[in-house]
Amino acid sequence: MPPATPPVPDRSSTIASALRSAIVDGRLMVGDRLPSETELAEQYGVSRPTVREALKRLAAQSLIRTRRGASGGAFVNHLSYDAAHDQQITTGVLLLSMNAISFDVACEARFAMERACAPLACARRNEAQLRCMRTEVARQSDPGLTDEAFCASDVAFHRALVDAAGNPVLSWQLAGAVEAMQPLMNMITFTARSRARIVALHGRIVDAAEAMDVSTCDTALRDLESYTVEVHAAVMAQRAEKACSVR
Amino acid sequence: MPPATPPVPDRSSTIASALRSAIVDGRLMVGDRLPSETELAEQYGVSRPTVREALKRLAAQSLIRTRRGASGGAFVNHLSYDAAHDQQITTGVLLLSMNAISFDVACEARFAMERACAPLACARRNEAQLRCMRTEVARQSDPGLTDEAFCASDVAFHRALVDAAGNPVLSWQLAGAVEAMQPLMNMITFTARSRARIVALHGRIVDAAEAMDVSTCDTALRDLESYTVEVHAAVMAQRAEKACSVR
DNA sequence: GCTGTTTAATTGTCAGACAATTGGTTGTCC
DNA sequence: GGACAACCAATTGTCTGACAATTAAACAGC
Repeated sequence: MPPATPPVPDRSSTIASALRSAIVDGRLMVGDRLPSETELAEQYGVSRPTVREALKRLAAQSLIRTRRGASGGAFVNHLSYDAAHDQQITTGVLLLSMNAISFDVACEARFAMERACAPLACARRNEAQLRCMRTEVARQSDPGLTDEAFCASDVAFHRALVDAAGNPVLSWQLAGAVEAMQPLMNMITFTARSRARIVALHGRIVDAAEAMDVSTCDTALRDLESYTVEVHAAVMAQRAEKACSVR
Repeated sequence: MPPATPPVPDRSSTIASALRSAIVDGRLMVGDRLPSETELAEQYGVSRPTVREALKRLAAQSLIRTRRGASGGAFVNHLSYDAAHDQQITTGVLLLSMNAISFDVACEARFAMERACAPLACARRNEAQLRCMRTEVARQSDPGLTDEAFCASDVAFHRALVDAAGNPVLSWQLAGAVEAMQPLMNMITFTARSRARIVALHGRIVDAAEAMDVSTCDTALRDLESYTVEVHAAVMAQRAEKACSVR
């Protein structure tokens, strides 16, 4: 494998950095139009394709959006929560899959953050959010539900809990983390027999949220965490055994 | 302002998406070499510049790195915590600056997550981390410290606290959040008189961490949060008054 | 005043070329 | 035979110039 030495910053990345810091520092405001590609090319003394590569880098980070036509061009983008959320997920998934993160560590982080939301969620949850959580719990109780659908409902439930905290910044961070961890979670939730217990714990959580009972909610989340870790350990042990018996 | 409608996905972004999902799904593993630009161009039936734009998009997300020369090319990158951290900061800063996040909301999120680390940090902190925190507190006590240096030390202190939790996933999330919030924090910490109280609270936090006293640590963080909010409110009120008197 | 058409500006794409970099290969000299 | 230098091939980085597609605005006709 080649070493990860960044030898020389090429011109397109230099230009991208210059424009990026202009945006981050506020010299370019949201909605501002960047100079046209031809103008930028002149300005930086490079050709248009080079400028374009730089712009594509910024577009990949949702910093700008481009439009064709007269009065088109590149505009400083309004970074929405959705866009940030997607980036968070991509980064999270890769980070987890590429860094040999143990399941326990990822799980600990996820539940630590979720427990951080719990007090706020208990204090601020509204009827719609409670209803949403109850709906997901009911759906999860259906034995006919596919594993995929169960996992999706699981994500929706926790998402609703996090949103109940009523803090968009927390929602952004947490929702990204939870979804990034989903592939790992799927490995273990694809065993049907654990469903009943998970549903029971989800029920306890939503009950606690409705009753605004912070400590019960916290305990339920802890129980869910330890149960998750436990199931994972069991699945791993089973796999190891299977691998042995194959030999 | 032009509307934010994504009209047609252009070819370079289509190719970028295809390659990105190949990486995320694991069809391309870390260290794998992508086909050369010419080959990709043939494969997708486009020209080389178009392929290059797609590759630059991936490079902007640290998904690939490129090297020139024989046996050069584009390689699937190992996403390090550092790279993820940087992206987290960029995204966070933009999100905060572009979405009219109130200081209180950002502050609440930051401290909620930091309090989530506190129990782990109290349980696992080692001597080096405690020493690091104490060093920063000592530095902050120096009245000759510039405001910039004080803020940097503040970040370092909280970073050390988060790292003490010994969970790299949490560190990644938190460190990004704390640093992204720093520009907002700077607005208020640039008033010298609040330093003594902040230093005192930092002292209480590190003492609690050393004593493995979770509840004291939690309380100290709560106090720091409310004090931060309070100072911010005072600064805002003062500014408003000034603006009035100017009229 | 309204409608349809033209027009200009701008991004998206292509083709071909050359420069820069890097690893391997080959050949020469000791 | 071995060490060192020169060369070569592959690949990315960049340039030039061109054309297509798209869009808003100016304009002509009624």
